[in-house]
Amino acid sequence: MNNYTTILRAHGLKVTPQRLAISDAIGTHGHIKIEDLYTLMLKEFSSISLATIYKNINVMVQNSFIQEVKIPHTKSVYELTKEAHSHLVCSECTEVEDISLDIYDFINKADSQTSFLIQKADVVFSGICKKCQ
Amino acid sequence: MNNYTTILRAHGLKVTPQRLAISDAIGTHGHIKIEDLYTLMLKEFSSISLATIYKNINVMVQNSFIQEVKIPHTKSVYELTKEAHSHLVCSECTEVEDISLDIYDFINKADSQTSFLIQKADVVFSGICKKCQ
DNA sequence: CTCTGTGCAAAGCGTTTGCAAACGA
DNA sequence: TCGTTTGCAAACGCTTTGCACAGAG
Repeated sequence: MNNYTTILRAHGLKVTPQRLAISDAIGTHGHIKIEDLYTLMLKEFSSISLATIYKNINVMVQNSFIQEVKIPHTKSVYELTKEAHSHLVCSECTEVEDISLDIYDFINKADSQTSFLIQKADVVFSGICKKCQ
Repeated sequence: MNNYTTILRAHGLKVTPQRLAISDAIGTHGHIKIEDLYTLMLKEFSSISLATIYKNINVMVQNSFIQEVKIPHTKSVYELTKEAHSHLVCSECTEVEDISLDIYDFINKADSQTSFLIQKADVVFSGICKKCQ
């Protein structure tokens, strides 16, 4: 019984080889674009359809198994849902990394400055990654 | 001589009635989606083309006259370029508001935790706006 | 056995492109 | 006048849909 079998079921998703492979690819890569995911999947399932990728990404997002990360000037990437965290993106190579930062103070500061009831903050830091420096 | 005539020229953009109207709409609304901008423009130029909207939005973004703001779970909005600031979005009505927060400490903290050279942070707070509470 | 997921082909939708005419400087 | 912008129509790319068959539970 694979790693993701239980998690998929816990999210109300039937377990199929395609879903296991998609989960594994996202888990392994951390952050992945649709087109890269498709390329990866083709190596494992030579006749997998892009429609299957999209249908699964959509249902997985709906069931909170994965999440979309919107990034300035680039395509969205998908990641497994995990504890709240922020993102770093390299403006050269568009590589994405996670970063754990305490943002409660930040959210409170924002909350005290507006009439909105603030629930969360999506933060994307842009910079140059080690490799590209 | 309209408000935006000078600013458009300063950004190297020829002044046309369509560009003035687009600038004015973005300035007045603060944040606007392409489709809403098109609807607004149609009232003023009954035969304006969506292609004109897109061409202008693209050249205006390239020349840093305006900026795209990517927002989780919704379509992007465009705003006039101004001093760095963060955004609030209402998860009910998707209304977008600006908020000025000092993020230097935040950026420094992030910078010290990673090997990236961090240059900026795009922050989108999500919550419930006054009207929707 | 029943319901859901898959793959394929077609449709859909937002965005871009090419072109001739109109316009800005 | 010359180069740019506009509007239109066609093309494009990404995403979704409908359907028949295969597979999960």
